[in-house]
Amino acid sequence: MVTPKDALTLGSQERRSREREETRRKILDAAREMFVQHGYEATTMRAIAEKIQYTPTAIYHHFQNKEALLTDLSRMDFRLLAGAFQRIGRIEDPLERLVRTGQAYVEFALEHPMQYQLMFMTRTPRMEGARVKGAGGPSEDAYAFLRETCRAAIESGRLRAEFNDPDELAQIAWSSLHGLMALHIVQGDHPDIDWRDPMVTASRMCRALVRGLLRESA
Amino acid sequence: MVTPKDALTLGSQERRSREREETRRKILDAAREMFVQHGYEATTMRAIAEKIQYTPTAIYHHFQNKEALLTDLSRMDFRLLAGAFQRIGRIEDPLERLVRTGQAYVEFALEHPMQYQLMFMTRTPRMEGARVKGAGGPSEDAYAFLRETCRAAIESGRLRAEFNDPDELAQIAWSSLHGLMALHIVQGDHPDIDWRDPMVTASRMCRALVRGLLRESA
DNA sequence: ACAATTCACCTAACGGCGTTAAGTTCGGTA
DNA sequence: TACCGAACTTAACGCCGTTAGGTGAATTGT
Repeated sequence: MVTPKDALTLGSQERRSREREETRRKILDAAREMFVQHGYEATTMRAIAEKIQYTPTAIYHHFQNKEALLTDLSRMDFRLLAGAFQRIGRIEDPLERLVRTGQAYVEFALEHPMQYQLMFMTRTPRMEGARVKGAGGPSEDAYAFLRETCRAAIESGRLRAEFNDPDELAQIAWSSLHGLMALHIVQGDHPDIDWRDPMVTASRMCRALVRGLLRESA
Repeated sequence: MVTPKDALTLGSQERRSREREETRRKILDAAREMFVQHGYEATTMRAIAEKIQYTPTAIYHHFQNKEALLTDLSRMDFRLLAGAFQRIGRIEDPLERLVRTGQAYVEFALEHPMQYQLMFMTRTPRMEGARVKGAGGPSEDAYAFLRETCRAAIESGRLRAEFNDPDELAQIAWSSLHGLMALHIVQGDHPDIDWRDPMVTASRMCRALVRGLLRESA
């Protein structure tokens, strides 16, 4: 039975936890914006705190340290990417699914270059408790999704015999696209390199790669 | 005419400049070792100085700042890589040369992963005076070398018509290998990914890519 | 009703960073 | 012998991430 007092108590507890959650979100939002704009190293805890009108120490009541901000944001980004992949997961033909996955990957990287950098281009000390993989199976693990698609592609029998290892194939596919995005992010403004449009280059590279994977008979 | 006094003067000047050069080299050696071992950010000027038994400020008499150490080291590494490429430059067949260049690139990355990281995986503010390209033409500029090989491959007429842009082709080739090396360096210890031997993966990827680039008739 | 407790947040500070201003030392020059 | 320049040092500045130790208001227990 819920007495008025109980209701009040529960209500205030709920309010406190809601306020706490909101502060937490404010910190994450500010951190995300500044990480994306100026990079992780160049963003200071003091600057994040000032942006949301708290003292730097307040952040430490919600996150263990600066790196925890980054891993939290990364986890959200991984979910975003996994979501995009999941929407593609319905496509039946594994080879078409593979290509479309690559396309979604490139789009993600182009739309969120800084997030991409945090996710795939910085050595993050492996998070102790929460492994990315565990939570929700392949639908939440982008690599597992890619690997599964590669496995299906191999099983379809349309690939050359030498490409019979899902992991190797996944790593080939991932690497080629990652390389393009990583170089664009880091060296995109290099004066000595005439960069071509990455979306076009990616699709052309994809085409060549897939053709090279297929049996002659196909 | 060289009097004894002149000889002495020139000798002492020479000695001074030699000693200066040696101190400079000692600083660079220490910096290289620590950058390679612990990474750029984790290496402090104080630690570098202590290693060679100088005070931190001494370094600033030889280099403008910490970043200048890195760009100097990077320039040496680029020369090393360009040297490896030059030895391959003699191979006549442009397609074979392309594949061998890729192999040399992968070997370089595997042998000097940290240098590789400094060269291709960190956004270095473009060095103001000394552009990498200028010094010595294609023989010293790795990208120019790759581009030239791609141009020759296109001109050989053995590639599909859609691959007619040396820059795009160079970027495809570079990206695919860079992606593999970059992922290995940054995510090589990821517990959820069964990494395959990068040398094998690279060569298999290369084979697929080249086959996809070639005309059917070939 | 009022004391006790909790907890979000703050003030002040620590040790370490890259970097710099202002010497000091010393061989070479005149 | 007096001077100069250059290599190097001492001491410090203003940052950084992080922490110890409050403060004060809201919640809880009696």
